[in-house]
This record gives sequence, structure tokens and C-alpha cells, in this order.
Amino acid sequence: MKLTPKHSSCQDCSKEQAHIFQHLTEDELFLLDQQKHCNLYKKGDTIYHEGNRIGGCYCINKGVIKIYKTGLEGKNQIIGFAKSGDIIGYRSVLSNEAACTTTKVIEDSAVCFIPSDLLFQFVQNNSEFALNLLKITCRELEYANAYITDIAQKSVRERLAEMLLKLQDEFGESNDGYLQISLTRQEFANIIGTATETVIRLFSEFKNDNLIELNMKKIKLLDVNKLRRIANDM
Amino acid sequence: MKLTPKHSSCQDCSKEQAHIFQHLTEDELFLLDQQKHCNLYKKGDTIYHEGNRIGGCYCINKGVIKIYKTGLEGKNQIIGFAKSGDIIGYRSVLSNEAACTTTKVIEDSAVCFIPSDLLFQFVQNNSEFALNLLKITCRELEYANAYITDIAQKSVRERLAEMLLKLQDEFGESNDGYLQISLTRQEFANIIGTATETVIRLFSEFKNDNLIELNMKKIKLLDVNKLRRIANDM
DNA sequence: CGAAAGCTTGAGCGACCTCAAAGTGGGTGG
DNA sequence: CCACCCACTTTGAGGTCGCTCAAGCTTTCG
Repeated sequence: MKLTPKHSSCQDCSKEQAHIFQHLTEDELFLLDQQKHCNLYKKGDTIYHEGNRIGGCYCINKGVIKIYKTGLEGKNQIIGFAKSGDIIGYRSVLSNEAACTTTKVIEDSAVCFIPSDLLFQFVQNNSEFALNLLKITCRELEYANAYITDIAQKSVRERLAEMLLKLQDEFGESNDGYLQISLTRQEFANIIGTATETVIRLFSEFKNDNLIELNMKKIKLLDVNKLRRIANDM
Repeated sequence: MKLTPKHSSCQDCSKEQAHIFQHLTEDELFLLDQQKHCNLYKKGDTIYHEGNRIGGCYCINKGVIKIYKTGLEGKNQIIGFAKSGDIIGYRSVLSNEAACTTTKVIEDSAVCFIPSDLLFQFVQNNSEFALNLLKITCRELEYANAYITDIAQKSVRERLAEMLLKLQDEFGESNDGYLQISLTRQEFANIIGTATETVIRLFSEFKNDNLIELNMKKIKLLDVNKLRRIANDM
């Protein structure tokens, strides 16, 4: 498939449901369109590195990006993903700090760069936009706090089941029922905070118990209820 | 010591350095003063429970509050603390959701209740206030993400050392060098996500290695540098 | 087609949890 | 003001989850 942006103009893009820029005025959208800069990235490309000064934020037009922090001995902790309609890097912009995460492309992506000044301008002049951004940040924060509780209290087995359900929720499944996102075993491990081998062993168990089906890197959830019970979801 | 608010009016209170309400206009402060309601709480009191609908947020005038989530089998995970000048519960207000944490008083406190409508009004009419709140949320989010990485990658020993340093940083030390916050062993355990007994054993080790001094519930850090090395701070 | 990256399985061990039991201190009610 | 009670603290023993290291296999990609 050829790599092209889904929309050519921000006016079109922002019409997608619940889009971050849905509350901008026509004039603001026009400004955005003038000043943004769209780039195509291939799988494996890094958009920005932890520690980078980034002069703006990025709006994902198409594709999937993983967001992670690098800890001790180079071990990565995946904090989350961004996909079509999400924006990344806005925290560093607003705090005027260097990026505290690295963002790397998992599926070929089209990503628009939005200069810092413009983001600040929108926040200051458009209170609906500001409130919306605030709500998004609050949601991320709530998610992060819930995950702290999870990782501190649940076993690796519980977290793995939970993560599979979350991924299904966030990325959906294709026609043939496989998860719409493809990750390496190491990436799975870096989400739930465990060793690659542990993920592999647990996947084998889940497979033997007919909870999931494994086909190379494709995964199908066979028994969502039982997985939910294992995940101990509240 | 008698339990009284530190300031009687929001006009005075907001003048404290870097206060959340520092960017409000005189008119807004007047409104706030009229509509807020100040309450005194004693150690052990709960301000709101996880799952409660709270019709506003709370601004801490004096005292210390712990913020925690209750996980499986009633085990609590402490997410953070709030002290003089902090506001809590604003996320639930902005998202119009039930509270996702419980907040309980650790040191006798004076806390002002601020109705939801008023908070929304400030966010919508005062872009500086909105931006400030956004920055605060961003900071909390960054802190949460860093902690996810920590808890996923570091050992309990590392996290305990790190937490002691953080508490020293956040609450300071009294004249005689003891940490200005007093927690039970169980609360320490609930911060770093471990068992109470493990905290006790590690404290003994730290004490034997002359890293800390223990005097009942009071703790003094004796060798910050070595603690920092143990914490593997980056 | 070869190299590099990713996957899988096994063995061994150690950090941390759980359970149990005894000691300690502070707060409260008589 | 004192005694009792309850919550907190401490220490020990034993078990296990999940990590590390190692080695061989498979897939992908240039």
C-alpha cells in the first residue's frame, strides 16, 4: 500500500469524530493548515528521542506509534500508543521541557508537525480547545494512575491477559479475528514490565488453555470472558 | 496546636508563591471566596472515596493528604500526596466522572471545597488559569509515567531508597533532621508496591548500613549520596 | 542466500511474598 | 490517671514467581 496522508487538509482531518482539533474555528484551522508540516515515516523510524528539544507537537494522521521511556540498562517501558487522531509531544511543549519519551513508528505513518507557538495560541484563544486538551490529559493521567496500581499489585499473568484485552479494545480486530496490531514478544514484555521469555511462556500456556490462537506474530483472542477473569478486571 | 485555616480569604491564600489560583482576577477571587467552603479535617478523616460523585474540587489550605487507589483484595496503592496549595479532585470534575481515588488526611488539615461550576467558569474565562492547570496536569502525568517505568524496572530496594529521597524533597526535614512526614510501614509499602514486612526488613538493612536513622516513626536520612546510588537515580 | 533479529525451551536461583507469632506504643474510656 | 485494647512493628521460616543465562531454532530482510 502506498504511503500517503489520509487527508490533505486539516479542515478535512479535524472533522473525524472526537478529533482533538474539532473545536477550532475555521480561521484557526486555516492557520493550522498553513503552518503544519506533514511527514511520512516508515516502520522503525523515530519521531523524537527522549531528551530531544522538540519545537512543537505531532498529530497522527495515519499509522501507529509506540511511546516509551528508556530505563536502566537500556530497558524500554512502553507507556502507550498513538494512532490516527492522537497528538503526541504536547506535554513537552506546554511544560517547555525536553521530551521525556521516545516515539517510534510501529506501522507506517503520516504525521503532522505543529509548531509550539501555534499550540499555545490555540490554548490561549480558544477555551473550548483548552478544555478539551485538559480533558485528554486528565484521561491519560487517570489511565497512568490505574496502571501504576496494576503493575504494583497484579501478577505478570494477570497483566498480560489485561493487556491483550486492552489492545483488542484500542485497536480492534481484523475480519479474520486477529488483533489489529502486531508487536514483538519483546514489545509485549516492555508494556507489562517483564522479561521476553516470560511473555513467551505465558502465551504458550494461554494457547494450551485455548484462550488465544497464535499464528506467527498474529494473535486471536478465543475466550474473552476467561481472559477477563484471569485479568481480574474490576 | 489548634486547627485553623492558614488564611481566611482566598485573596490572601492565592498570594502564596506559585499558587494554583495566582492567575485569577480580583473579581474571580472574590467569587471564589464567596462560593468556596472551608472545612477542618482530622487525621484519618476521608475527604472523598473512590467512586464518589464529588460536586467540586478541593484546595488544600493546610495539612497533608494521601491519595490512593484501592486494588484487589483491598490493597491500597498510594498515588501521591497533596499539601498546602495543591488541589485535588479536579480531574473528576473536568471529566465529569466519579472520583477514581480516595483521599485521606494524614496530618490535620484545612481544606476548601470549590464547586464544579466555578472551576469550569475559571477554565473557560481565564486562559492563563486554564494553561496553568494544564501544566499542572502535565507535570502529574509525567511523574506518573516515570513512576510506571520505575516500578516496572527497579527492585524494591531501589524504589525504597528513591522514595525516601523524594519524600525528603517534597516535605523537607525538620530542624533536627527528621523527615517532615510521618507514615506507617504499611503506607511506605503502599507507595512502592510491596509488602509491609519487606519495607521493615529493608529499613533495618539501611539502618545497619548507616544510611538512615530510625526513631520510632521518625526517619532521618544520613547518607543521601549513597541512597541516591542505591536508588539508581537517573 | 546469509546475517541479523526474533522466537522458544530448559535449568537454576534469588528476590520477594505469605503466613505465623510475639513484642511495642498510643489512645481511649472508665 | 491508669489499664486495656488495637493497630502497628518486628523477626523467622518456607515457598514461589519470575528473572537470568544459555543454546538452538525460525523468520525476515537486504
